Amino acid sequence: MRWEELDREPCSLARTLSVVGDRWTLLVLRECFLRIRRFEEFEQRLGIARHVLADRLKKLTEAGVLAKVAYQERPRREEYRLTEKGLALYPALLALLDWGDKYMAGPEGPPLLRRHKTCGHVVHAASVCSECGEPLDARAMTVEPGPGAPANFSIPQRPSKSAVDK
Amino acid sequence: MRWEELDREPCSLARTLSVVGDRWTLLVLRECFLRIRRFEEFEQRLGIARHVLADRLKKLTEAGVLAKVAYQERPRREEYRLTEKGLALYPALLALLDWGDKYMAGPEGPPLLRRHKTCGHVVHAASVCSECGEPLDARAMTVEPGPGAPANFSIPQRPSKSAVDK
DNA sequence: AAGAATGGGTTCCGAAATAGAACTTGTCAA
DNA sequence: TTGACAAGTTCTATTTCGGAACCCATTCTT
Repeated sequence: MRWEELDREPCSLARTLSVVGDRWTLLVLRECFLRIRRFEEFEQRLGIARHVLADRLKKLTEAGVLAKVAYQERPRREEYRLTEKGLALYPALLALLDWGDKYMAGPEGPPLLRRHKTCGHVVHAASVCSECGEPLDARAMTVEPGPGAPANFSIPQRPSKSAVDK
Repeated sequence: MRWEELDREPCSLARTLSVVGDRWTLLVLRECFLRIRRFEEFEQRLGIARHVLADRLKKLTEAGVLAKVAYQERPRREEYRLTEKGLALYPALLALLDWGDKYMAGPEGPPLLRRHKTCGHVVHAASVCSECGEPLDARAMTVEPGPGAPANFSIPQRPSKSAVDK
């Protein structure tokens, strides 16, 4: 499977990855959420090759995740801003980040904290069920075909045993 | 920046990406959460090159996300199972998936639905503040250095005017 | 006993993506 | 006239990937 085919897979994760499924793209988005907006800033902060950065910004813009906004004319200069579609990726970024805080931080703890303006606390993201509000656990979920499922969609239904504890 | 350097970045997102930050790895994990466990099954369902699959399974195992478990002796056969650390990635996968359901699904709707055994409803993940329980929004968050922050850690606070050093 | 099948890989090659550096373009200021 | 700045584009060398073939220990089929 190639990158170009990914967005046609009958899987929302695959389709998401066709937009943000590479290392640099996610790091560019991290910077966007830190309010970084300009080409040179991305380049300096990330240490990314310029043409790779140009490519990722172009793709994210085409995907509607970022929008180019002129911040001056003559010479025309443009910066990249998150759209609503881009801002909607925040929970995903935060979930990855929280996992890193928990499993990849050194003994000192995480390098960056987030404070919720609304309640004033240092927070992390909690992933809860949209219906009952309970924290979500992979073992409490089953899957079934949705309206966009192809005709012969196979969903493996195997006996599920608990995972091995590390 | 190379892959090998990513896990030493002072950023939990970068460190997470050093483990799961590539397309195939996330798709392998998708299959794991669908209870796929064996080499041949991963290969057939994903259409991934075998040596790439072998490499990703090895790296995920070394990272403690998967564990190799023998399911028969003579001949010895092993399968890959999510550890607790791996299961903890579920909210992140689900957040990416929900974004895809919302922004990348065709007019028919998403191909796969998830049902919460606990409450019986078809659900999606909601990302809420761990302290006040309100839904999280990127614009309601500020960042500040955490205990693991390096000495001269620069955090851009305002919309960028001039270059912000790293 | 010979040959095929099974599961889980490894090896090889050409194609594609990446890193790093140099070059381009439009504009203004010294 | 030269230089600086921002935002790219182009070049080459290296790395990774896709696809196919091959390997190997064991068990099944005939």
